[in-house]
Amino acid sequence: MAEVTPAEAVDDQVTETTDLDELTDEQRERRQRVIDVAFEMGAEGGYEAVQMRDVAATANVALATIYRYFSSKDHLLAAAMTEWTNRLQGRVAQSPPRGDTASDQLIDVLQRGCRAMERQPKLSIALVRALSSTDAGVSQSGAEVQRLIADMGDDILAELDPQVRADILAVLGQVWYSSLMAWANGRRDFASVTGSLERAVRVLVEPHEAMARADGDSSD
Amino acid sequence: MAEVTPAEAVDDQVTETTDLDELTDEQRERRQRVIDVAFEMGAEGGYEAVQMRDVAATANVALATIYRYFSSKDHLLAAAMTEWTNRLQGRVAQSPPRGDTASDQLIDVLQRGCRAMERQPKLSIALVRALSSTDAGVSQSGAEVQRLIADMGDDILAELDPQVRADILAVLGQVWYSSLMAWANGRRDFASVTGSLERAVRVLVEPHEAMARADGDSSD
DNA sequence: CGGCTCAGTGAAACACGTTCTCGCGCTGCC
DNA sequence: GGCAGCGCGAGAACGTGTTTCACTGAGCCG
Repeated sequence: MAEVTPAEAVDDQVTETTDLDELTDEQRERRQRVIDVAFEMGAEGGYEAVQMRDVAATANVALATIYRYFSSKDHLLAAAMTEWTNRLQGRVAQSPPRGDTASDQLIDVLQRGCRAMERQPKLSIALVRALSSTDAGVSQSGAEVQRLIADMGDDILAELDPQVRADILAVLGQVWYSSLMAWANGRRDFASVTGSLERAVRVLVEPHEAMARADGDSSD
Repeated sequence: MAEVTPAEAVDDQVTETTDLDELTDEQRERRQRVIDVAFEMGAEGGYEAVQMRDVAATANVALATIYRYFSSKDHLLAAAMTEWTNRLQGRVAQSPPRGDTASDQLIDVLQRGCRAMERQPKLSIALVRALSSTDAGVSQSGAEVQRLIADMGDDILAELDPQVRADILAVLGQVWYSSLMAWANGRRDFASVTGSLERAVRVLVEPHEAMARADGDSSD
């Protein structure tokens, strides 16, 4: 949610009033309108269909105004992704993960995330592709997605040593990222993504589960 | 090495004479000149510095000629990456990996690869970034890099079950890819890349090593 | 009220990847 | 030798992300 707003907060230092909260209602609404339009265009036609001139026109703002709020097209799409991700997290967090073992639960969570993207392929591809830009504003969104995985995974892997857990989740996040990227770039189909996530979880988690069981409590 | 050449072999079917071998000497040389120029420009100024007009001018070919050999700027850079990767593989394969355990050896190999990239940061970033394009021609190069990891890893992990080994190497490849991507996009520094590779190897390989030792031969 | 600041606007300009047009020279075929 | 095909060079043209610029209107301060 934290988000720079007027200009880029990166090269030009900003007082400290850069949060969304510091915006006029009208400004917030304008910004939201832009995101919504980008979102919708992306959902319909994918990355190329989100053209800045069109977004500006449809959202009833000037082109330059978009660039006041977002440092690039990719930043804009990343912002859209952030929102979407948050909504997704809410929905996924509602129903507890299915499965007996930690691996199964992790796989369930990841696959639910995947299915959500599969339902909006054009949009997902557009958003994922935006993540691969060098734009600084994009990093935040990427971090947010990574955090989402980590949050859910932490609970599921609560048994494991925190360091190991963090490493596993980091690796999973990277597998997730690169699989999606390969999918978004047309190098893999969706089944391959979920398959590779599942195999990654098994090869990563199961040995540690086994060791934790054998090592720690041998009760049960 | 297999490489489509005149036009795109992808949307338009080509008789079957699409290999490099089927080219005139002059053509092969022209193509190589283009790659070399791109390589050099990338080494000096990174991705943005590789501008198609400049490449054409410096390589003494017409702009359209480049597009006869490469479907896009990214494809060109990917071709450069393929060459570089092959040279690297040769060098890395010469000296055997250092380390007693499989993990250590894997880490050694990966870190040697990383150091090579670190020595040419601009170029590496340019090449890695090209890998994230949607261009179809790029896939080959990506696969080639993945194969490089798999080749070296297969020997090192020879003890493990082939399926597990393949899964581990696939995961490692993805960690490698996404770490490099994050680095190339300015979201991580180099230490973070090597660190995350090392942790990934440990968390992935060590449990399986331990199990293989305990499970299979308990000699030694 | 008068002027300042500054977000916003519209339009044009710019940059760069990609494609198109045209003509030339070469090679192979009759 | 003439003709067809075509790889190529030269450069213009196109598309789209990004930047620039002159202008306007609204809030704000004296």
